[in-house]
Amino acid sequence: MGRSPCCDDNSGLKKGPWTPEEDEKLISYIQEHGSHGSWRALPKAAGLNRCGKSCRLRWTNYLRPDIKRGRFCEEEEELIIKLHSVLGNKWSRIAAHLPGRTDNEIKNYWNTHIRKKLLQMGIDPVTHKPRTDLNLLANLSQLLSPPPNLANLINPWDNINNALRLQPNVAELAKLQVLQNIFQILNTGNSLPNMDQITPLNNPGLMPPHANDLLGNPSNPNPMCSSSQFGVGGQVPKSGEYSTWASMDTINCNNKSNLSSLDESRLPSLVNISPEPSTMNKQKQIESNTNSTNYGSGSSELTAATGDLFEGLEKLLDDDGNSDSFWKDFIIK
DNA sequence: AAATAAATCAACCGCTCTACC
DNA sequence: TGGTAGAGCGGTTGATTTATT
Repeated sequence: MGRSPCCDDNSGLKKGPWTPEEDEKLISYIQEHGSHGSWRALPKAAGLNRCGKSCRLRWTNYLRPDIKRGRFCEEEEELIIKLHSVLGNKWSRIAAHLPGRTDNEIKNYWNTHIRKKLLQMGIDPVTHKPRTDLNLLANLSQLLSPPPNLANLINPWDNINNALRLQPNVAELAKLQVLQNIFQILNTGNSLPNMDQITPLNNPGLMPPHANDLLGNPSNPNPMCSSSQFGVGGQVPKSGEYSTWASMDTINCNNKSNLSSLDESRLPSLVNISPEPSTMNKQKQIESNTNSTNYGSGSSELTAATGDLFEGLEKLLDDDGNSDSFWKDFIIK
């Protein structure tokens, strides 16, 4: 369990920003020898005065030819939110679902953009549930009741009208309530309902207000996502253009699904009846992740089936393009 | 135009996990 | 079985860029 001693302060190894020369050395070495050897041995072999860890980070987060740079498109953002709601801060696992994006990039984007956006919407970015902190409640109560000095001037009906003006917020809360229900099911692990039972599509009673409008609403193509090349938005790596940069498959940002395609594809089964032996380790990891993520308090121990449920949900989320518009409208304002 | 604040993101730190002996 | 090395991950920092005053 020892920590890697390769990054001692006394080692004399260089730290900080990489120079184009260093990048060039690292790239040419990996092009020649591959990146699957020992990272610790790599710097010396490549003629770099860096620790292996630093080289690995530079390669995986910046120099790798399949990295897609530039702004995240709406669909990527939406997928990150979906995955984060299931996986928590498991950035590498989230990154595995976004081709060309690194865990570091996603983590940064989450912390700088998405987190703020969710907070502004009154959603706790950790639990993905509506925030119930004092500020939010204070705002709500302020909206619902006029200041004392004005109270006597306002007709009681105005209070009702004020409340009705909050209807859009109520609609948002209703949407979130459905999400919350899903997480409760996931957390308790006591019952594993058929997905049909918890899918609002098949259960109109669970549909949030205006859900039909949301579901049937075809969205506009995002101009930021028009390129399927790494240079979304036409950006290139800061450190220079390398000939090894190749086109890659990315999320098809323009391919928005509609309700009918979701219906046709149906949702995948979430529970494996007889998992393969190799899934045992995965299971352990899922449970570990779930425990560390700590959705909700005091939930019972997750059963193995619940772990499969998480895995299935992750798969469901990964099967993007079909369940797309529902979740998009459901989660993203 | 200069100063300051806010936002962004590359890189580092330290911990955990896994493979190997 | 326990110890160690190495890789990988998530959190954090700090330099740089951009926006605001």
